[in-house]
Amino acid sequence: MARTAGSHSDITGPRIREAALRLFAQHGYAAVSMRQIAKEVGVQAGALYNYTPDKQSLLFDLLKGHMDDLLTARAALKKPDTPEDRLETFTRFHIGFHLDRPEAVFISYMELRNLTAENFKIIEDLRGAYESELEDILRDGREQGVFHVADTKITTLAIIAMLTGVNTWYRSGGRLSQEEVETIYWDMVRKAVT
Amino acid sequence: MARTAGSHSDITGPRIREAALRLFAQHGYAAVSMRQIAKEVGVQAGALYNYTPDKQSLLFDLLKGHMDDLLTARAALKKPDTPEDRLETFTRFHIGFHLDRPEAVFISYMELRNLTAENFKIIEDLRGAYESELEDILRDGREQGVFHVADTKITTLAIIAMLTGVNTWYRSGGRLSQEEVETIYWDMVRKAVT
DNA sequence: GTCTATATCGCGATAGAC
DNA sequence: GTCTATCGCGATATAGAC
Repeated sequence: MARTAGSHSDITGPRIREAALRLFAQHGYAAVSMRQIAKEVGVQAGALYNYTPDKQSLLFDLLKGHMDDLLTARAALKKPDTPEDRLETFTRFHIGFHLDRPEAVFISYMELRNLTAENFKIIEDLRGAYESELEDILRDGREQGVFHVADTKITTLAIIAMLTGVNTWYRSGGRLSQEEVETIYWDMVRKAVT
Repeated sequence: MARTAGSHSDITGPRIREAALRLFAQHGYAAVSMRQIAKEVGVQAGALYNYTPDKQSLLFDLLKGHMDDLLTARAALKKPDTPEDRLETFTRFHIGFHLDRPEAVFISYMELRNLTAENFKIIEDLRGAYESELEDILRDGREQGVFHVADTKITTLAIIAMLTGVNTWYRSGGRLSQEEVETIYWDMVRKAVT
């Protein structure tokens, strides 16, 4: 134990972010105080400022990290050949990824208005990049004549809204497994675009 | 003019609710102060308490009023005979009603966690009543063999999430009319369940 | 019914001891 | 790196004059 008692630089940072994530998701960014976060972690409020310049950065880092994780995980997926296979891969990925981190998803939708204008733009651009991946699939499928969608942009947003909605009701250990849920949603998506 | 100057009992109440609705939608319930609401209305903060016992009641009244409006408008609709016609009526009604009052819809989704437990239960029950209207349509359609849905409850939630998602991007005066949007979404809903 | 004034409290953030 | 103490501010809600 070379480390001085009371010094936890390498674990306190992550614990602060975990506490902030949980509290922001539960009560909302504006309703959570730095003192509450500090209490969760087991330090005094002042100590938080060794790890974040301010409360806003704490929120931004959570949202930015979430979007980076999303795009990284998406990029690591295999890329099937046909539009239908690509759409199924996207559908199952989206549901699975979002069900795995409900709190980060929740604050990423609910706390956008609490970002500064600069931070908001960064997150929105990342979200746009993700949505365009789905739109590309729909556009390719339409050009190849396998999908019949009236408007690729609207269909993109409709599908994402439907898929992300799973998070509002799904609880692991419930009536349906995650794989069953993916299959049900994939069935609806497939029928809606063909 | 029998009314005393400075006395506005019959209009100040509604103006307070309108200001609260707009500010809660824009900044979030927790981030809006009673002083801000009073400033919008043009009175001092203390005067608000002639119209609402506290800030929580202001939020609850907005959400309760919205749900009451929703169920009342839904009940006033004509009820077609076939499940497919009933589903189309529901789809177009849901989109139209929600696009007509984006701020009330927004806070009804975003501010649920800022309700007290008692108030939350009331709103959730009303929401459940509304959702069950759609589920009834899907169940009837399935029993009659005209709809093919894996799970009526999940399909209900998926459709509502998809339809309500219109509010995140639709702006009147944009590329598409409300009627065109309704038709595009109805096309997707119809295909997804048949 | 609205005003001014205030009680009471908690906020984000910082300073300086250890 | 964490602590205690504090600054400056703004919050909800109430009291009492007009």
